[in-house]
Amino acid sequence: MMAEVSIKTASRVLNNDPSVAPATRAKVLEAMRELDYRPDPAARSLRAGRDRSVGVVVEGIGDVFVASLVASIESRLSDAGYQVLITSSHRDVSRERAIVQDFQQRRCAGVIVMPGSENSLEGLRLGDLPVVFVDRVGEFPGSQSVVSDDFGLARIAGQHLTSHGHRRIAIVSDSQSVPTTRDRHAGFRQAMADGGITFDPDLVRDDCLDESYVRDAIDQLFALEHPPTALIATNTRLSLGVVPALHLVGRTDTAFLAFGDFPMAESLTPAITAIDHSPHRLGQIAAETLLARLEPGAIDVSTEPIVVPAGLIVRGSGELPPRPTTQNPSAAIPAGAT
Amino acid sequence: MMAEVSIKTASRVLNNDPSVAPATRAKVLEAMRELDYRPDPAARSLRAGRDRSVGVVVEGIGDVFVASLVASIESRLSDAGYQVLITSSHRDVSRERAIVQDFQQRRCAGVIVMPGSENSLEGLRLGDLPVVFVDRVGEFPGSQSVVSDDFGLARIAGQHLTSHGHRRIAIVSDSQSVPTTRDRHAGFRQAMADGGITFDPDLVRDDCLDESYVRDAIDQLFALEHPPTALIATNTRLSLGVVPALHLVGRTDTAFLAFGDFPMAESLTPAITAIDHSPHRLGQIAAETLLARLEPGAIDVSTEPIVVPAGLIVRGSGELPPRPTTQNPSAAIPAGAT
DNA sequence: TCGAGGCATGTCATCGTTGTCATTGGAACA
DNA sequence: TGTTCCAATGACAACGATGACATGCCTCGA
Repeated sequence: MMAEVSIKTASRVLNNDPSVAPATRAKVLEAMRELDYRPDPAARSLRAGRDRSVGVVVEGIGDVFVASLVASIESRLSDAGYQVLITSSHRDVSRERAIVQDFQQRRCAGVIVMPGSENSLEGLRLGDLPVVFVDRVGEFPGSQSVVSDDFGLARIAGQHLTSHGHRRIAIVSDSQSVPTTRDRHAGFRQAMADGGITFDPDLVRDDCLDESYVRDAIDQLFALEHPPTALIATNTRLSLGVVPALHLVGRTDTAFLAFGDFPMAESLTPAITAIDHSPHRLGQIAAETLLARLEPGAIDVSTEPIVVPAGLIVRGSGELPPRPTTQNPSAAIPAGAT
Repeated sequence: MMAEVSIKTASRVLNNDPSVAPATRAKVLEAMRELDYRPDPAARSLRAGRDRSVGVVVEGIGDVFVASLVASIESRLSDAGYQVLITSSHRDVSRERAIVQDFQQRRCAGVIVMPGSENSLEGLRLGDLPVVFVDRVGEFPGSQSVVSDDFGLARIAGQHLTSHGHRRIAIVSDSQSVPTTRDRHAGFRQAMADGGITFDPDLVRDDCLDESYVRDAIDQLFALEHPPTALIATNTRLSLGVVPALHLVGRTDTAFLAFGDFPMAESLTPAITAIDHSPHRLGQIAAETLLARLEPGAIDVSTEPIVVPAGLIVRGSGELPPRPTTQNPSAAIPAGAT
């Protein structure tokens, strides 16, 4: 660096300091190009106390919903010149806290968190680290959440099924300790109330931590004296378990509505009706929201949750009529099929 | 830090320096616990010249195959105490090079790359940065690749179809500039040769950069004078395009074999026969391979590609017989369906 | 012509950690 | 008891960048 022209005025050039003569700046830039010089992020981070990186904490990137969420976050932030650090919490709240703390330690400019529970970061001392929660409402001083209208969408989902004549509707979900899940249950209950349907706890399965639990839940639901004629799954991962389970037990005549669209949904028989709370949009808006907070002048940022619109994609499975009351299992096979 | 007991002997404790008295070590550890002290990664990285982080470069994390590959890499490395930096190249080789260079700049302990082409890193000066290529063979001095037996698996796939009587088999793929794709083409051609089938360039579509190109390719294939009776897609993403396309044009009577398994494959009608080159396993082994190279004593590491075993999952679509020769498009609808 | 003022640039210290070398104190040996 | 030696610890510089401050020079006005 010293070879070409000036000494550590180079720093000023890098930081766009206006007090550098245009000629000098040009010379320095030329020299940097020639030497293929790149500033050292570690040194910069150490001295300046900030780093052009953003930490992202999610449950697990393997999940299709999460993958697409993360993809859009990464794409946006990386275009903005940030290095993206992604770590999975594997649904362990203490791990989630530790990861966020580590991100702060690493001087991340900000973090985007898909929280395991509202108060997962409670009591953490993060200084003025900008925090944006995504897909699930989180609580943290000064933070902002980017979510879907879980209550409203679940209510619409429930109403969609009741409007097709269903009165025994089961809901398959993970634990209600997850805020999003709780809201979806609430919306579902509201829809049932709207339709004058009595709440039946037998039809509520909030014990499906992942798709591997779904098979048993489905079996048990159909073993009930009055089995459901319709099902709702509260997240994409569980839908990916429900569909094969219905096929396996030959009960694809059951109406099914998926929370979260997924690949192949339209090619299945029946094609799957889904609430599309676009992970792509969610991620994009979360990234934008964080970027806005990283702007130098960002002071009066809102902390109100941002609700990203979503819609119902009608494809068939959600519009199946209630199966005629019968105890004959052969009715599971649609008439006309060979 | 100075408050409790000793001064910067703490560094020795952190680095497990044997020349620290057990009693002192205990006191320091206690003090660190009490003060919730955590070493600063930036300072450490700056001074020590290495960082407990690993860079991962993939095409795009949104892809289901990639997501699951990355998930297992992340899981393994993060358990080993490494911070994982994930960046997508979006299939841009120059971007890929820049990302890897940036990783080196950041003093990553090593990188895992899903290369856009064999020689994508050619000429890059990375010092002794350990490089592991995954899913695709890459070339770089001292690197190692963790891949599937693309040639062999594609050959098996082709033979599977010919053994069911097909002689007009189309292959749908992305560009053959991707090494993996090229190998799969080669295996496919070999299978055709094995079966004494003349190569027909009309049946080779290597212009499907992503699923959005598939629809047109399928249309054109079926518009041929002698349309194919069977199809192979060379990657998961394209399969996700082929299946809906076949449903759309009502040609699900076409035999189909997917390279790469995917969710819902078994619930489709027909269920999809697939080569399962487990991304989970691939990722895990790539991570292990890199970790082995990060061991202090790792000198004589092999640079031979590691081939991860995979298998054919028979589900139905790949075993459909050739459609009887007819020009009547209504034959596309299986007899007996309404 | 001289001084004030501002622009352009340089000097120095510093971020938190670790490598190198110096220092201390006590045990072991002659 | 004196000397040697080693184990345990401390002092100091340095990694590469930047913030605070100092300096030099040129312009402009009196």
